Amino acid sequence: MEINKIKCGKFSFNVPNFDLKLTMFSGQTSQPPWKHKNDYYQELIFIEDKPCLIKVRQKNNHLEVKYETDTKVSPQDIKKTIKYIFDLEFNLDKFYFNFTQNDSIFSRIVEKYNGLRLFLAHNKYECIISSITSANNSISKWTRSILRIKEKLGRKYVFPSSEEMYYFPDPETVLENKDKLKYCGVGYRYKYIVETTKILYENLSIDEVNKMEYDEAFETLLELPGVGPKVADCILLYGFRRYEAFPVDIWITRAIKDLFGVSKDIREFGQSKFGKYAGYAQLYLYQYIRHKK
DNA sequence: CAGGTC
DNA sequence: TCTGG
Repeated sequence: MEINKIKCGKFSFNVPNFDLKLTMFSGQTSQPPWKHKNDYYQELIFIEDKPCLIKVRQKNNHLEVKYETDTKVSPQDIKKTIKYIFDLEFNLDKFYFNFTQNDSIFSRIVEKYNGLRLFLAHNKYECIISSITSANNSISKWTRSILRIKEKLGRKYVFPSSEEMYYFPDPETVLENKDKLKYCGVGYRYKYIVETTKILYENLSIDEVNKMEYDEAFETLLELPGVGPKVADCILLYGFRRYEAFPVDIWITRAIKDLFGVSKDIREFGQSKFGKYAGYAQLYLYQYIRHKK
């Protein structure tokens, strides 16, 4: 699909404590890292229901942004969206301050991964499917699956710079093209994706879940096929920006065991220990344990 | 060999 | 369990 009435532009703005690459490649996220091209990272995002090609790159403490989008979308709208996706309003220093007091381990972790933030979903349905696909799967494999779903089932948009981007299909499209989904390398998760999509299409609105309190949203997500505690918390953290979520995978299990000697009820442990910073604590613990020799 | 859900 | 690297 070609886009008419399009405008291109660029701007830059100052960012707080932030590391774009670290944030985008942190591993456990709602979406694959953005496409790296000509020194920028780019993605197709819908803003005000209009397709928008966003390219970003970081130069020290500012972010350079190029965009191609409908004339109705303002640079302010784009900036707001970028701030949301990289969680730039979150007060990282306060989080650091809270957990580095009298804690040499956390001090080192925080120092090493300074500027790491949540990489939030721009599409909640994509985030749910991504999270289901990530279960019992390697990072490189689920990343490829998601990119394949976008290319095989998603809609293609061609921008003025002749850039071609695919957008993650909506639930209806996925249900209409179930057969194609089989060739996206999701394996046995195929039936979970189809069943969950059916529920999201017919019975459960994502917006409704978004309005719920954390606990209720968690229990509701658990009802979806292929969604267990880890996936539910990933969806809540990366998709719905619920900072109290604490997704526990084998890496977090190892980290908690390693640092605190705790080996059961790890989610509850993390949530009571870190409270409203549980999600961020998880982000840093994950980096710590994955890179630990 | 990696890796949550049923 | 299942499946690509």
